[in-house]
Order: sequence, then structure tokens, then C-alpha cells
Amino acid sequence: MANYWLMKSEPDVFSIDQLKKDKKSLWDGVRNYQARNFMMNDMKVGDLVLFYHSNAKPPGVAGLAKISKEAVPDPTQFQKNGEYFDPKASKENPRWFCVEVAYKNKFKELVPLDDLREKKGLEDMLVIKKGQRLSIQPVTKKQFDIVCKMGGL
DNA sequence: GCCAACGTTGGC
DNA sequence: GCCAACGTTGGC
Repeated sequence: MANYWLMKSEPDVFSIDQLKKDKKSLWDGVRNYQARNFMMNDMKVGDLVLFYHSNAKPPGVAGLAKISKEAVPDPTQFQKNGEYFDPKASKENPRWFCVEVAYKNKFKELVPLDDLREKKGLEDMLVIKKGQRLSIQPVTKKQFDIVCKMGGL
């Protein structure tokens, strides 16, 4: 039974176009325990993902991705001079994990956050809730299907 | 650039 | 284990 997710990324840092170009990518740099736990415990290969552009004009869902590899230790936590270095993590005892995601497709047009807010059936989506900063969120199949349709799929 | 909401850290 | 201080996220 597949699960569905929404994953946020700032397009200036990593966009759907970049994923399309790279085909697949480690979802590294996540430094939030709740988000990590979703990747570590709940994400399975084949799960589908709404790729969300945050801090964008406008913010919204840009396309779809799919989980292509289950969680592995996030290599960026060991990179001493990197932005995501964590001095409390060790190879023997890694603190952060990340999954690999593969490009699936890009919506013809971005589905803006404002439209998600207004759409019937999406009232319970976490992403439209005020103050919801979690960068990886579970999504129901129903919500996923509605957003896909809004994206023209 | 502002700032509300939230998560994390560390002193006690 | 509380909670104030601080840092970050992310819409606006």
C-alpha cells in the first residue's frame, strides 16, 4: 500500500527542473526530526510525492516525484565545512537520514497554494494550515489525486 | 524585509 | 523537566 507525501523545497536551492535534469537526487539537508522520521520509518520505494516549491512566487506544487531509494545516512551531516554539517553526528551513529527521490513529472502549470486553499476536498491538507512549517508531510490518496488533477494529470 | 509560528538548545 | 532565548521557516 503506497503512501503519499508532500515535500517542500525552495526552488532557488533545488527545483523540480533541477530534479528533472538530474533524474534523481538524495533529499539531503533535512534537519527536523519529524521530517527525518517520515523518511526513516515511513517512506517506501514507489511512494509518490507532491514536489512543493516553498519561498517561491507564488508558492505551490510544481510536479511529482517518487521515492526511489529508502533512507540512508545523510552524507551532508559529515561534511565538515558544509552548510549541513552536524558535529554531533558520526558515521557509527548518524543522526540524519535521507531518501532518494526520482523525477516523475512536472505540472504544465504550478498549482499555487492559494488554489489549494480554495479547493474543495483539500481542507485538511497540512500545507494550507497556518504556521505549518514541516518540510515533509503525509498526504492522503484523495488529496494527492485532487492535486494531480489540478495540475492537469 | 517583516514577523508569526514553531523547533531546538541549554541553564537551572 | 521547565522554559526563556534563540534560530529557522516560509507566507506575505
